[in-house]
Amino acid sequence: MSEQSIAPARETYRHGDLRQALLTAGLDLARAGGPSAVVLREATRQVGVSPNAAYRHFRDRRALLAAVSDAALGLVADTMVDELTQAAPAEDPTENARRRLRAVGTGYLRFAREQPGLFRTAFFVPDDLAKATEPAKAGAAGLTPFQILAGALDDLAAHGALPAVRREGAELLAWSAVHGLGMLVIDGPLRGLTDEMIEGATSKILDMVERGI
Amino acid sequence: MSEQSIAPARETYRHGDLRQALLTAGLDLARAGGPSAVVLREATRQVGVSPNAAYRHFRDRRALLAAVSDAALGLVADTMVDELTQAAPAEDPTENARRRLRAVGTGYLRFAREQPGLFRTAFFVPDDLAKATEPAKAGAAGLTPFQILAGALDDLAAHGALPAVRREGAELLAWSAVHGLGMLVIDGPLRGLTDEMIEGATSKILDMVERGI
DNA sequence: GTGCTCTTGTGGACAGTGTAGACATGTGGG
DNA sequence: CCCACATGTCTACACTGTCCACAAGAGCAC
Repeated sequence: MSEQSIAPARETYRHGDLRQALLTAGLDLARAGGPSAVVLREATRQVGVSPNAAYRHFRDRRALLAAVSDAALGLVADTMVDELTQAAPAEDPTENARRRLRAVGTGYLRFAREQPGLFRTAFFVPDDLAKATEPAKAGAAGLTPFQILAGALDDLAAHGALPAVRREGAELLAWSAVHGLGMLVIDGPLRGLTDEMIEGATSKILDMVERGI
Repeated sequence: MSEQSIAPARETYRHGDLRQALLTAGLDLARAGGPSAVVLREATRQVGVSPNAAYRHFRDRRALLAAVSDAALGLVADTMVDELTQAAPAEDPTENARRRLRAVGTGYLRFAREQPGLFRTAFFVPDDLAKATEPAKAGAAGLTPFQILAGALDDLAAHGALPAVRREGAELLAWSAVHGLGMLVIDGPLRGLTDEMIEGATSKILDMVERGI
């Protein structure tokens, strides 16, 4: 029954790793309520620290949110990698490459469906493409979502399933299609679709990408 | 040098059409700064009315934002229609239908590029698909963006350019691809692309949709 | 060890936000 | 003409982000 019901009062004056703790708290908030739920004061409250302490580690609320966003992107990458490792391998290497590309898209959209709050946060304050490969946005495997997608496309091209002419800019096409479905499903007009319907839509989208890329 | 520097003090006690005035102010705010810039107090300030007056016409800030969002969707529809009327007609009716579908996508993305704040607002608090055709979301022509897209696809199907099997759910595919590019370009990782690059990407995306639909 | 400095956390304060409740006003229907 | 009811106002509260001055203590030089 002390004053801090959420986080246990710490013994030391210093917190230890306040930056990481705030980031984790921010991720929890984002998971539950999306980017707008990443409230600086609430994060400090959960960590058991005064509001202003956050300013020693983040310039802004925006900076905190950006860090949370990067971390969320890393989780997207994790889900993509997870789906990749689960993809059933085919004998034909070309078919294999094709399946891997589908797995990439499937993972992306699975994350959107399972963690809508984090998904929205991941793409709320993103940097431009120039920073799409910086390590802060990578998952456990060390790769960012963009890098994973590019790798799958490279595979496809290496096996002759994607002519060189079409390889260029293919990221843009695949990414747009999948991302669009994700956004529309999560808090767009397509919200409210059942999981089954979403899976069906995912499959159709990936068909289109395969045909149209 | 009166107290209200923004809006001229009105003579009558009643405003006349406060709801519409707040909506217009909200649209201005959204245009300049996206959904988060739609601040209830600021809207009332611009209209020259006390903050709580808004609550006679909108239950919430969310309700105001939703109304602004609907209006923005109507503007999207207007841009799509505008692009449709500008589309060069072809002799071949099938080719014509194809061009019209492209015009729909081009208009959508032109709006995203020219009015990013409104575009983001239009898709920030949208209702689900069941309400995608309600009049509040329609443009001057009386059609919502969804209806315009569906019409273009119907055309395509009517001219035999789209087999019936593929017609079903085609909205989802076309919309996802175009919407995804819009989001990525506006405040996603693709932000920072020049107008030329965006136009090139638009064209490629529409190619993919045509091939992959 | 002693003492100093620099990082990290605290406390108080302020402007700004959304929103609830009680009150004022004047407009339109009887 | 008068009164009810819709519409706008005032006051107030909780909450947010953020600034400033201060405190605490960890770690270093000596």
